[in-house]
Amino acid sequence: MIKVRFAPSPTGYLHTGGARTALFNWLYARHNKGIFVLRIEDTDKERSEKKYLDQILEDLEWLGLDWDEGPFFQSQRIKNYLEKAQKILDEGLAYKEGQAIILRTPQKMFEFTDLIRGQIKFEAGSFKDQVLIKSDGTPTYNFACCVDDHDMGITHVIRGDDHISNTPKQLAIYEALKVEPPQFAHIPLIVAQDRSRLSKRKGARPLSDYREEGYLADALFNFLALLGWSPGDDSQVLSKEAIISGFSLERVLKSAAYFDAEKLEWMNAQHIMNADNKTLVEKLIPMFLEKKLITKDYDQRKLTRIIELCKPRVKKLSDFLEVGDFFFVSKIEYSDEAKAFLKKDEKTKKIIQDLSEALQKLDAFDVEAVEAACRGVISDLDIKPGALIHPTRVALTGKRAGPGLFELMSVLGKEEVLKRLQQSLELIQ
RNA sequence: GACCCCAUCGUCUAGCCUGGCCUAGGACAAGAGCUUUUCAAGCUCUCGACCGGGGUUCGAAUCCCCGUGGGGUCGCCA
Repeated sequence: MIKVRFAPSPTGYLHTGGARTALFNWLYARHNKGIFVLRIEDTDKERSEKKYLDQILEDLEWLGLDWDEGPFFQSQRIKNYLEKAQKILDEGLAYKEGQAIILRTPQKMFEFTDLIRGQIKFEAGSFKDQVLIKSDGTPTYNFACCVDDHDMGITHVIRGDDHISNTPKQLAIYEALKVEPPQFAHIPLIVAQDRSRLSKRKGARPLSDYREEGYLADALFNFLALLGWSPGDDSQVLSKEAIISGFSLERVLKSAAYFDAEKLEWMNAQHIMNADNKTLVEKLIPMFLEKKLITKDYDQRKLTRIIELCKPRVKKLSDFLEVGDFFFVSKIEYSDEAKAFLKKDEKTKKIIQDLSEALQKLDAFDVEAVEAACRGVISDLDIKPGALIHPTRVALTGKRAGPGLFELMSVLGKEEVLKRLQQSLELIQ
C-alpha cells in the first residue's frame, strides 16, 4: 500500500509552492488508492504559530486535498525521537556534545534512485556529522523527518528538489536507525520570475489570496497540476478526476516552472464557464450579500439568469460584482463618460422616448418581445441598430459594455427598464 | 568555493526513455481577422523555441562527452 505525506511546518502560510507539493503527494495517493498523511513539523517552538497552522489546514481543505491520517504533530512525539537517538548513541554511532546528540556520518558515498531524476550520487566526505537532537532537547528536521517517515510507514517521499541535498544526510540517519529508507521523488520547484526560489518578497502568495480574489479551487488545482506535470496530450482544462486518473511520477518534469498568473486567470475563466450556474450562484450569494447587492430574500431564478449572462465576461468570481452590479442597484450612478455619451446626440432623447412608449405597450417582457420592440423603433426612426442600442445600454446600466442589451432588459423587467429610461432622460439635453 | 540538480517559443508544456512520422505540436500572452448591438466568449490565422561545441549514426531535439548558463544545498531553520 502506497503511503505518502505532506509535512508543512506552521512557520508561515501555505503558498503556491507548498500547495503544489501537497497536491502531487495527494494525486499520487489518490491515483494509486494509497494513503495521504498530514504531518505538522512544529519542532521549532519559536517560529511555529497556531494561526499559520489553521491557515494551512483551511487552504488544504479548500483546494480539496483531504488527508486520510493526521494531522500528526511532531511536538507531541519528542519522547520518541529522544529514545531513538539514545539508541543510536548507545550503539556508538553517535556522540554527545553538551546535551546535543550528534551522528557520526560515515565517510562514504551515498546514492539513491530518485523516481523522477534517476540515480543520484554524492561524493564521499561531502557532509559533516549530523545533529540529531539539539541542545534544547528537540530533534533536528532531518532526524524527526526520518523517524516519522519510518514510524508512519511512508513508502514514498515526494518533496521539492531543494531537499535533494538533504537526502544523503537522511540516508545516513536511516542507516543508523537500521531501517530501510523510503523511495524518493524530488519534484521541481516553482520559481519566481527571476528563476530563483519563491519567497514572500518574490511572488509567493498565500493560497488564501487566490480564494479571496475569486479563483475557483478546481482552477487552481488544475493550474498547479500542470506546473511540472502534463497528461501527455494537448488538453489544458481538466477535471480533478481526469487529473487523478492521469497522474504519474513518470510524467513529472525535472525542470523548475514559473507560475504564470495570466494563464491562471484564463484557466479560472474556463472553469467558471464550465461550472454550472447553480454552483456559481451558491458561491456568489455570500459575496453579493456582503456587498449589499442583494438581501436575504433574493430571487434565485433572476440571480441565476444574471450569472449566466455575466459568465463569459468574467475571469474571477469577484468580477461578477463589477460586471453585473447594475442589475441590483436602485439608482444608476452615471459616470462622466456615460453622461457624455448620452449627451452627445440630440436625437437620443427622441429615441429613448419612443422606445419607452414601445416598451410600455408590451405585455410579455421576454428577450424576443423586447428585441422586437427595439427593432420596431429602429425601423420607424430609420436609424442604425447601434444608434438605439448603445445609448439605451448606457441609460440602463451606466456602462458602455456588458451583456447583450435585450437579455439584460428582460432580466431587469419592464417596470425597472422604464424607470431607468425615465431617469436617463434628465441627463439628455 | 564545494557538492548536487536542471536546460524545447516571453511563459506553461508535447516530443526525449524505445533516434527517422519534427521543415518541432498544443496552451497562455501578443498581433490580425471573422462573428456581432457593446464588451466578452467563440472561431480562423500570424508571430515565436530544440543553450553552444564536439562526437556516435545513413539519420539526433532525442544517445555520449565537454563547455556555458541558471538554480539548489552547504544551520543545534524546516
